[in-house]
Amino acid sequence: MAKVRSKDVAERAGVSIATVSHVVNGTRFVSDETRQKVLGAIASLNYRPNAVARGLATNSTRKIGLVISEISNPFFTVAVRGVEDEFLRHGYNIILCDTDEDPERENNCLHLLATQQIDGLIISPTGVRNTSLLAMAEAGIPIIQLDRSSPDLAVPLIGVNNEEGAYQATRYLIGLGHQRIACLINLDVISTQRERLKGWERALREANLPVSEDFIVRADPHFYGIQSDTAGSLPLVSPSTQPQKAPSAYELLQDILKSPRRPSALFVASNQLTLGALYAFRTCGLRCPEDISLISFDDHDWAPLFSPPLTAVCQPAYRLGQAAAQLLMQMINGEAAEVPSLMPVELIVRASCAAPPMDGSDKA
Amino acid sequence: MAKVRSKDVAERAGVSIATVSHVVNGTRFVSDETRQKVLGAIASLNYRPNAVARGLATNSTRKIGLVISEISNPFFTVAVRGVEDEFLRHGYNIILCDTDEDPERENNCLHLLATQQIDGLIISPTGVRNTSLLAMAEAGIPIIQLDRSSPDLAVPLIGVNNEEGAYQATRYLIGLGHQRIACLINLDVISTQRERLKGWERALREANLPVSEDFIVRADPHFYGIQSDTAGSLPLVSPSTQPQKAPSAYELLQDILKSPRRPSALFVASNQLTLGALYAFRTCGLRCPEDISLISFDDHDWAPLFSPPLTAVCQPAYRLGQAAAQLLMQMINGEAAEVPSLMPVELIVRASCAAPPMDGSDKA
DNA sequence: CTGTTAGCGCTTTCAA
DNA sequence: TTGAAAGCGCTAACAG
Repeated sequence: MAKVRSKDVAERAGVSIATVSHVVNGTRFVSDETRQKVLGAIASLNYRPNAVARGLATNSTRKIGLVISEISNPFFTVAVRGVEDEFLRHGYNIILCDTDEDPERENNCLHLLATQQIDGLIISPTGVRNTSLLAMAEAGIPIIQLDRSSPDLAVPLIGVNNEEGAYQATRYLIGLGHQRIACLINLDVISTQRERLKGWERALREANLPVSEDFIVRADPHFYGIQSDTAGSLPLVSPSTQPQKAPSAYELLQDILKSPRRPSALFVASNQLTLGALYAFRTCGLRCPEDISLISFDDHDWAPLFSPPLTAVCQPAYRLGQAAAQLLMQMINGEAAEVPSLMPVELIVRASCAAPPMDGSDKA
Repeated sequence: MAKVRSKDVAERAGVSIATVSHVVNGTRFVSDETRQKVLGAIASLNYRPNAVARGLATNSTRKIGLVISEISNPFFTVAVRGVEDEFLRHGYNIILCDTDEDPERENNCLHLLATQQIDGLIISPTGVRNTSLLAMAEAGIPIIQLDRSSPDLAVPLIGVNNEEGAYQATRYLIGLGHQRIACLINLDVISTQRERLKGWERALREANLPVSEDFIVRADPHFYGIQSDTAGSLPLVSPSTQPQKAPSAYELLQDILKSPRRPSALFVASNQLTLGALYAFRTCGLRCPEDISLISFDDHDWAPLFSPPLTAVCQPAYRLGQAAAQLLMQMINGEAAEVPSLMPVELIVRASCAAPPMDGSDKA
């Protein structure tokens, strides 16, 4: 870089560097005449202020950290856009980090970010108590939790009412006549997964249906379990180097779907598990929705065109990201901000749910 | 932040700040005794070096810019992970920017990044000549082009052989007996789109099939055109505020698909257009592959489970991101690096292509 | 209305 | 084996 400093601009314009700084930032009155000279010098030298130096001087970097679990999760993918679009308007940059649901990796990212003097942080925490995170909050860095919450972290959360969404989904299934409804979730440390499980339970209890551990399937969020027949294609398992912690949804569903007392409906509590479930249906020879109904939390862009079109509980992912960004911006600016309440979800009925099969297999 | 500076550590340990700096960075010999004192002070004060100050002093921020077109494009989503995983290992942070294929937005991002003193840049340029970008290259900032190239920008490109991939896809269709093969592409400024178009043309010419402008459909990359019947669901159109530039693939395909001399096969040159094409098939009452075959460039994770499972040309997206990161890292470190050649693509045959219908509509 | 100057927290010669 | 001190480029009192 042919480094051009404010000093160079000052010399060229025949003014002091203070004046240069002030016209760049509009931070005090400068006569029109000198302003023009400075502007001219800036243009002819192609001067770009050094944000690092500015950051040192002002203790504000105009950068925020955005820590999510996995960018290839379509929910986060669009939430990230909500955050980014909002901050771009304010001239902020975002530093992106994926945790892969790995507390250690989360910690690495947070360490790096702590060092980088970010002005604020938006995080979808892994759910494992994190002292770096707590320390940052303690240190007064503005932080927002997006989608889910971290233990002991007393900062605003932008998310939806997961318990209610899961409850509605399960109610819908019950209304269709289902009595054997399984729940497919991923990691228990994730607050949204626990909440969705609760909603499922509440609906079952309310309908006097048994809540059996056998119908709760806990799968690894990273793996669809579809790799074998698609070798060479886009990674259908996570490309990360992270070791698999639990069996995939596909593997776990084999047993339960082949059992004579199999569920007549499946509530999928995480969008990362939907493909695995669908694949398991296929290999077990189950037609959806004739043999088994499926409803999932979170939508996919291909869901309306799938066979069958998938019924789902949808979250306003873009608006969540946007809201998180707006709230963080207010906190950074020291403005009083009221923490918004949880956003509503919406049940989108398509065609993956039907009445249970009438072969008697649905007797509870 | 209860700011702890190296000065504080120095005082606590009874050494100079120079020594603190050297034990933190391992940049000159320090006796074991003093090192222990310093390390102890660091731990007890919970000292974190200020990366901004370090950046000012060393003129290296350990941050790189990653400018892509759209994070919700699954190709970029996994390429980004490749870049990120690689840089995380080296303690680098990445600043993410989406251009939305909008040259103006691209320019904004680049301006911001130029200011941020990034150590390097990985970019999937919009394809419109960009003077900020050229200036950065001129200034000696290490830059890699990912996936596609920008006019006049003489920096390494990490990507695949698009012309060849498109050629193979079209050959495959021709081998099946198709003679009326349409090509669906998006923006012409995108180098990969032009290359894929060329590959399609080459295959047709080689088979002595006519290359007609009528069979080239140019659609807007942002819009699937499926919004109407999925109101309230996940955004099936881009959530961005960017105005639509061209009609969606869905809209444009209506005419051509309803024509009596409609194509018997469609080569989709961009993954963002696949859903729109599929939707158009449905509303036009065309079965795939019985009435019309479809092959797309880039795979989707749901493609193997779709009805029909989608045949596609696959790119090693993760490895592309990783390779770009590795090459950039070498450039940053001033190591001699040979620019790798284009990576190969792979044709994954599933079930969305078949022989053309025998009703005579395929006579060229 | 504008200039001087003392930092911001760190790295890095140079000297000891 | 370690310290002193001069910057890195910018902002923001303070002074005029």
